[in-house]
Amino acid sequence: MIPIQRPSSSPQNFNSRAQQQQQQQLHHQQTPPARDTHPAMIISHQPFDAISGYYGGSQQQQQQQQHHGRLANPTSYHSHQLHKQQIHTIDPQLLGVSPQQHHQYSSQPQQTIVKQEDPTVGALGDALNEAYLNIDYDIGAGLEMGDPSAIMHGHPHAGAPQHHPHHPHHPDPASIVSPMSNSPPDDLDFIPRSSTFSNHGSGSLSNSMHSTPYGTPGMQMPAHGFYSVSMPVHATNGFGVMDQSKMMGSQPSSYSAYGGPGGPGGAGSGGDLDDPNLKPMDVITEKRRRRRESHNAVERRRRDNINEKIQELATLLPDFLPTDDPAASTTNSTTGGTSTTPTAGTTPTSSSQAAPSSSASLLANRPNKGVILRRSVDYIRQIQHFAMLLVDRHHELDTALRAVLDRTGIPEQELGLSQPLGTSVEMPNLAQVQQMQLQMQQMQLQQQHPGQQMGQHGQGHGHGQSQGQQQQQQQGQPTQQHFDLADLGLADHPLDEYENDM
Amino acid sequence: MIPIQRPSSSPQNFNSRAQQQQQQQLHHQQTPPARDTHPAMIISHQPFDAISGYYGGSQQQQQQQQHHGRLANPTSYHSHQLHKQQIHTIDPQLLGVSPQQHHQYSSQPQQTIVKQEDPTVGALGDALNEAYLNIDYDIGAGLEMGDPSAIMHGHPHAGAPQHHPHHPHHPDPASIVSPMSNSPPDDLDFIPRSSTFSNHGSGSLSNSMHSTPYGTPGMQMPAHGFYSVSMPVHATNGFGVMDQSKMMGSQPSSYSAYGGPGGPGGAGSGGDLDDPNLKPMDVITEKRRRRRESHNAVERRRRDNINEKIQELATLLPDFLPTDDPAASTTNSTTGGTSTTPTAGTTPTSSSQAAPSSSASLLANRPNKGVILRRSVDYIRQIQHFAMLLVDRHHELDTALRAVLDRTGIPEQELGLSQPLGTSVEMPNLAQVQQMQLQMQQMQLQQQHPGQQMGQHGQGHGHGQSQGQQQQQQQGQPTQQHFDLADLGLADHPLDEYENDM
DNA sequence: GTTAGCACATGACCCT
DNA sequence: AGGGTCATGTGCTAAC
Repeated sequence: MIPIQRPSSSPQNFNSRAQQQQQQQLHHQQTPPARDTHPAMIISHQPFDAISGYYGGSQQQQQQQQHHGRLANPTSYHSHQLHKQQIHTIDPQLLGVSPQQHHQYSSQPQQTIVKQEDPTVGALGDALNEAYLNIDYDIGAGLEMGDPSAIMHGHPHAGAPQHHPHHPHHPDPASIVSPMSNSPPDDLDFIPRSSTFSNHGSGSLSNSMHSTPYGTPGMQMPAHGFYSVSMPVHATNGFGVMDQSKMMGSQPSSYSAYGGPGGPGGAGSGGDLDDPNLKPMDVITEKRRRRRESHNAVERRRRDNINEKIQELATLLPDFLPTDDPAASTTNSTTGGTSTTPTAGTTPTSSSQAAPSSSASLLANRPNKGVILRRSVDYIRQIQHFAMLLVDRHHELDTALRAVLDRTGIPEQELGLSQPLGTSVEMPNLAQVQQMQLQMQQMQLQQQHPGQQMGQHGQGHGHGQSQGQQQQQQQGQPTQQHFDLADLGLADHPLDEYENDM
Repeated sequence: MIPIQRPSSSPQNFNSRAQQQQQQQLHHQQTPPARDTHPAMIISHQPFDAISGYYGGSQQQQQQQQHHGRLANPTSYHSHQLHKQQIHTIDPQLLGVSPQQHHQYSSQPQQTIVKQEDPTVGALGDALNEAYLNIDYDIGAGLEMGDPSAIMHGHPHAGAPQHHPHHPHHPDPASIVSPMSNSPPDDLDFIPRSSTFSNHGSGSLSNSMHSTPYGTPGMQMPAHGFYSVSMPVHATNGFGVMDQSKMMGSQPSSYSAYGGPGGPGGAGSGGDLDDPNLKPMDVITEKRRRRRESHNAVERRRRDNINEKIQELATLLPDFLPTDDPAASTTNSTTGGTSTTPTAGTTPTSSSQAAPSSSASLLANRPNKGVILRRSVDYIRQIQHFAMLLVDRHHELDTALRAVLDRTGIPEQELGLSQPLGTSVEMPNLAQVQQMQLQMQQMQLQQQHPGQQMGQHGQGHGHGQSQGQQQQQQQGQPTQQHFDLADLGLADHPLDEYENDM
């Protein structure tokens, strides 16, 4: 009802703080509509929910907040813009949809689809080491079930969005909030993301997390939920929506701006813009304003997209884990991080930092962009290295085995290998990975409640079966198979999509 | 000497456009002081020069520009700020140093060290597939030396930074370049970054780059050079400096702001700030201004850091390559990218996009942040998946081999394995990877000119020797070895450094 | 014209 | 206060 100021397509703010803000607001407001109240539920699932929990809190999903919307003190230009901007990105209609999250994964245009991971990948970390330990193939199974709470390292409020500790601080957002978040109670459990993945659905997944505490980096979806949430919005226009609550109603003029003033805006473009009662001069002004708004929308979309990606990256990193027991592992990598000096690795100097002083750090786990990126860089290097080692070892074993077979005369068939000796494991194509993940996902969905065991186990975890099947399955599409560089990933998406992707 | 206005710690703008701005501006101004005029020099080196070349143009390195400094049309707040901002981040002294790049890698505090990759890692991609083909161990060698064009999909200009195809478009860069970059001619080749790595130094490095066109994602340093360059600035304070061209003279007051008004700013903090001749009221104003400036500096630093990381990510991705021969590989992954629909992979619909129409795309290869991030996400998923497959296969082979040995009674020793059967390959610690990379790097440096062959070959490429050595070498520090989760990388840097890293 | 990219400055907020 | 992070809006620039 209230003319909320700024819908701000870019959803929730990036990190917990943002959330806090939101939450606080909500909190203060009392969040009249009342959320679902099943915070735990949500969170628990996704592998990385844990993470997200860290980041901010569970709730998030819906809020979106606009930050500016209710700026405390709109100084400079901010103030004037307030009324102007409004909707920006989304078209009003969608609002009702509670566009919110869906996890916004679909950075791409309309599709909305894809993107989520599959446990397989996530499990990698664990798989890697564990493979030998014993679990290996059943990793997936183990994961499934556990109790979410147990898993997370604890941070209590992860699951419960509502009471959020963070000190409220601002006035009472209440007035503001209610409208924006999601007026209708239904929204509460924020609809699962747009398409496929809905692992967070009930709670089954969360368990999986548990078993493989930090092991399951693979699952990505979750994080977004809270953290960066933004909203791809992107091309379609459909997306951004989200926080319907926003509000609307406020000034009519600005709205259409986003949709696409000039071009293919689709629905809203023309809107009630410049015609009504403008002075001649105003026209020009009007134009400017429109342009500006449009640009803002675009810019916001871009930003959101970037943030989303960063968040997604965080999701893939094994690093971000609850870390309840601080002392343990940490040690070296702490301060150094990516660019530190080489010595950093060896010297455990900053161990103390790990579990930073007060409780603050504990709760404040949510990594900031810089950290995420840094970690991503490190992780990629690490895993590249790791893969290299594996390739070498693989080659070594392959060769040795071949030699032994030759020497003993034992036929290769007797080994029952999923792939003949001499076969190289190739870097899967992106498409392959995606598809696989998709499959995984779907399987999970289907089997979701049935129980934990069967769910991911047999085929579920995917990689359980050795590469044989998977590989072969996917290979169909890409065209090239085993040995070419293209598969390396290098050739994969070489030059295209500089522009189109976003 | 000149009071330069805005050093803008964050170096060159992210992409070419930014540069263009700078250039243009300068151009317009005529950049009286006259720049160095040796734009080409600088650019050529770095591994990613190619990329950077893409990004924007070669010159860059030195310019830095301030963007705002001489804003075309300082509308709203911009205008007033112009005179205020000025220095911000850096202290004047450093200017002379040509703080510029150094690649700013050291996101961390002073250290400045580390961070670059080693070919090993970079080669991974190739290694992966190629391993079996035949090269396998000598992959490194193959990559290193070979003619880049052969391997890569072609893209010719990768190696040659100088002439940069990018359509000039702007006025003539030459004029612009000189002044800002580094007044003294010497600076031209911008001093190597603070410490260790100095690949861009003269040009030697460039060659290496050249040989391994895109194959060497590993080398990171380079990219920064142009692209995001920003400048960590960070703790030390030293860095940011950059574009002196700015201009000058304007108000003295603002300068000190950045260094660190309050705290441990080091050199400049106190500066010529508020005392001189201010009205009582002004004081308060002054204070505000200072804070603002300080804040701006901080913010810029943050931004730069993030950009740097993103750039670094790009460096690690196999995707970004010159791509001269567009048609070739591309196909599927093009549009789809990360979040596209699953179908994307299969449907080569957008193949045309790959080598986008006109020359623009060709030259415009420089990926934008969104793309980089998206690709990073994809790549991580891909490689995680890949690693998983490898682990599985490894396990399979290991088991099979063990079975065969048991059956035949052949002693394991006869195989001459670098590691006993049953040994798992673990995810290297970050520290390990870093250290290894460092070693690699050093070796390369030493052997640099000798020739290509020897350079990386023997030990150079690192992974050539099988994992045996490497693994063992590094293991010393971390403490835990083979089977624990920690090594997974997951446990690696668990909770610490949320705050400290930046 | 439109859409997009980037850097920037700024205000809000957080944590010392 | 001071440093930090974030989101936002803005101007500038290039590509369609």
